[in-house]
Amino acid sequence: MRAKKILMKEVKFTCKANPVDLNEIGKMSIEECKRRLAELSKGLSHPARVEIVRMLEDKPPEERCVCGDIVNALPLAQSSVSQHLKVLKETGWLQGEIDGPCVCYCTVEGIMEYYMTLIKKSLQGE
Amino acid sequence: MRAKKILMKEVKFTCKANPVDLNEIGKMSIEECKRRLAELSKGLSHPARVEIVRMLEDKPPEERCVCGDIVNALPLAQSSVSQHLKVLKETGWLQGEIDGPCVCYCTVEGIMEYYMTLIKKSLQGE
DNA sequence: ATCGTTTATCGTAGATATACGATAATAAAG
DNA sequence: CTTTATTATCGTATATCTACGATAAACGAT
Repeated sequence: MRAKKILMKEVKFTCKANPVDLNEIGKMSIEECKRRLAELSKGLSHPARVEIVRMLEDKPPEERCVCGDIVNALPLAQSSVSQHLKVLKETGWLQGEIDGPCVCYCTVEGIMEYYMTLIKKSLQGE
Repeated sequence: MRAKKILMKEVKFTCKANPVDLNEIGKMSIEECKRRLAELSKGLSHPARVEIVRMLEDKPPEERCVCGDIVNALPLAQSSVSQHLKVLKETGWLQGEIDGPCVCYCTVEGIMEYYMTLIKKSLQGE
């Protein structure tokens, strides 16, 4: 149903994620850590969102932008995928950057390590 | 409001968690991994549940059972805490074992490492 | 058997999540 | 300026989550 058209414009993949700062966790209070962990965990708490993060984390840096390809890869309506992307942005997993008619999404650089550090500090640290 | 009474009975801390098998992840399909990751993430997606897992993970093995102490530690009604404990059991973070009038909760042994392995495989592995 | 303690479950109300189609907004192409 | 492609947002329906008080169930103590 969805006609695949190739964009005439040469897309510039400018999706450079602001990296997270791991040292920041050391300065966070335990309460803040737990709040943040719950938030990031909510991002991963739906299979479709796990799949999205995987798609983006999987890609080599030069082809990180998938825009509407994410919609095609998932068995969901475009509006539903858009909502999941919004949740992932809000919880801090993704960054989106408008690039012409499409939007370039990528994971926040280092977010996986950030998440795992947060788990360790929140669940057993201090 | 809540009268603290000491149990007359000498409580046996028999809460020995069946450890998770890390090798099992290697045999799981990617789809199964993502499903499982979403499930475990849902467990951590609420600050109260993060706090509960922390409380239990924190404890040395000989005092792992906190039963109603969890209720006292959280600013929630007993029934609400019980519901959170149920979610944590269902998503695979905790085990509960009935021990007389109270219930002995502990984290599933090795669940944190299991979770982190799952993250790696689900988000970047294969 | 009865009482008190502990925990789970029920019923319920309000909030949030999930999914969809329809529509609006943005920008490239013609 | 109009059309087309892409994405976000709106409106809506249904489901799940979260919290609480009330009640039930289990068990030790008396």
